[in-house]
Amino acid sequence: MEETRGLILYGCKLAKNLEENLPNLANQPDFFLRSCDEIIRVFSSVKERLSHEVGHRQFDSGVGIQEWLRSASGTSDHQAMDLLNAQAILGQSSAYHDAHGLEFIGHEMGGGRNVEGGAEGLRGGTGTEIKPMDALNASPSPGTSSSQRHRRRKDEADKIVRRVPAPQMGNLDLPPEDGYTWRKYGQKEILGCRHPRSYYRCTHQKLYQCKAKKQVQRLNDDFYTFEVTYRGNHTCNIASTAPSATIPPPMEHATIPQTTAMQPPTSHNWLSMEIKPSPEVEVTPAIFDTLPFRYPGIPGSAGPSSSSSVAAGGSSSAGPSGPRFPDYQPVADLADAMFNSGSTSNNSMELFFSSIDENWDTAEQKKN
DNA sequence: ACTATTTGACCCTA
DNA sequence: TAGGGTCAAATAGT
Repeated sequence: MEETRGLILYGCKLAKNLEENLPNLANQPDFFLRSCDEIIRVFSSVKERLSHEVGHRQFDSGVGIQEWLRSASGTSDHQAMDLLNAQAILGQSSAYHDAHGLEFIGHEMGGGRNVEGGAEGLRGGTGTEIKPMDALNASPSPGTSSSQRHRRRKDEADKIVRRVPAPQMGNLDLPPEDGYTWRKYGQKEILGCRHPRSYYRCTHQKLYQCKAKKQVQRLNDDFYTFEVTYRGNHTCNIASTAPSATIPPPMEHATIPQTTAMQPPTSHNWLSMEIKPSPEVEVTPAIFDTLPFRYPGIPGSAGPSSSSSVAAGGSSSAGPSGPRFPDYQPVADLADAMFNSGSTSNNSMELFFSSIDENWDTAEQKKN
């Protein structure tokens, strides 16, 4: 059970790393493919382990796996495990909170369950928040209308809500840049909201039958924050007016899981409103020794077959009692870092990712 | 001329 | 029936 937990965390970390480093992988398709393979391999292993440890009966139930993960935590770090719970149920491969001012609020899966389970919802220590969104409306709407025009409730089934900072100078009405081009087709005053809601659809809707839409609205209590609701998948394969080529092209609905297809691209360039990782995070270069493959520009990162560097890292706090994985040696160190390091962080997941972020930044600076 | 935005009206769902 | 989402004509910008 400990090993499975470590594997889950490891998979999350890999996914997070991949996301963070996408801009640097544009010219390294081989590395990108290897990373994807590794992530798939890890989660496949997790799935097998869960099937054995929990049993198929519980696995079929979102509540079942949620309960299992909770009971499996055995740690005081409830928030990290809550995050894992949410990710497991939502199908998120990693904490989507990124370091660029974008806040993942929620992702509702069709027929899914409400993640929060309680009135409070989930809130990560650094702002990751999962907001209830009528997820209990799991049953498909009776009577499918042939009309394409008004399918409000049906569209509820797959939407992403994110909060992004609004510009605080210049044109305050600029909608948040997210890598795609949008055409505004409506604006409405919404009851109970101080600010109007704007409706956008993909610019390439006609050319590519792209059904992606988004709504942008300022928060009632925070003029400088937009709440952006994304609906539908981009099928246009044209991603961006953004200056950088870092935005991954939108993927076809049928070829990838919905959870991935629905992810709006991360903008790294929007008005320079990036939020740096928490400065109090301690930089631990040894973390890179736990990587199963080498990240470009990071001297300490090890290749898949480089098991020696793991030991050479010297940071492993895993004593004789620590879990060990024959095929995933780094997982032990990761698990230790996550659960046994005595960290005072409120969100060890965030702490861990932040550490990697900082290492990455440091390595990039050295390179330049 | 073409494209994007605005805005009042329409229509569906709850 | 109210409210939210979309349409489409009018308008503005290039």
